[in-house]
Amino acid sequence: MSGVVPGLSIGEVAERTGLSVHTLRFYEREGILANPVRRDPGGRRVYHEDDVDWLTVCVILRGSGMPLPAVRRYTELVRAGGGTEAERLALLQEHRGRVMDQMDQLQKCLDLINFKVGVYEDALDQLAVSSATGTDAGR
Amino acid sequence: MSGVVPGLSIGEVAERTGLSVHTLRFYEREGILANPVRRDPGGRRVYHEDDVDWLTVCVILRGSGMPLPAVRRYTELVRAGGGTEAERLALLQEHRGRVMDQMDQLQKCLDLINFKVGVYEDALDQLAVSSATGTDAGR
DNA sequence: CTAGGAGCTGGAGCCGACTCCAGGTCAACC
DNA sequence: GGTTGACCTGGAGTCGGCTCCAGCTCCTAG
Repeated sequence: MSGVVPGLSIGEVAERTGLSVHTLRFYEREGILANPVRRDPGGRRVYHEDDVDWLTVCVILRGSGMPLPAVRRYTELVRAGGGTEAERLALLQEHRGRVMDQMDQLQKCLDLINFKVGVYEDALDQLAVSSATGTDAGR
Repeated sequence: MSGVVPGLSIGEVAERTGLSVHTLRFYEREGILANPVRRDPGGRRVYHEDDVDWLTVCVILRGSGMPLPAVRRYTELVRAGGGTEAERLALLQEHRGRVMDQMDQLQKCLDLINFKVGVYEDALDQLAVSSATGTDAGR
């Protein structure tokens, strides 16, 4: 009594995870769901909070560039339960490496951009000044 | 006298930039070169140090997820020369936003991974300990 | 009872960014 | 002068990751 968990429609899950319904069905086909989706009597998917939680993790992993096959593999291991911790750990550590590489790359890019932004800002200031002093007045 | 700049083949440029020769030709078609590539009498591309420098910048921008059309636009502005600084600045600032968003995302992912790695390491330690004490001996 | 909206399926389509192919040219060395 | 090996071209193919389509079934509200 009162312990009846509601169950979520695909549309609600889409809204909560930020994925489209298309993508949710696609992920399901791809095996990116910790447990099989149940269906209501009409054949519609019924999701639960755990699914949303898991998908949220997947969104984060995908957002950091983990390829779908890796996400699938990780999902399989989680589904398989105990005894797979070592491989899960390895998978995550490998991805951590990729993430850190990306951060380095982004940092390098940020440095470049900041440098160039400085250059352009100076150039524009210069223009503003010279036109104000008449050095280059009216062109 | 000694000021004769050698000129680089597409293969050499590929090696220096880390791009493939395919990609170099592709980028050229896409208008991602600050100045038009010259050709030797045999019709082969002759690159110079500036080209390598520019391509290096492009590699960094692409590596941080700037879409090719944006790189092309930036290239066009550089080619057009003076008077385009404001737009170049805008382009770079927009991209800086994207880069910073990505870093946030990666950081979130890193936090998640670090948390989970911790969990799995503990789980594995636990296994090691219990098997050593015989709590779960032989399995 | 009917109109609308959300869901269902299998399969096709799309997009960005390469990547490769076939068939040919050219320069250099043996 | 023949054989490599790097280069050339236009166009086709690939890959990852969605995204959409057609044609159907439900459920609910009016």
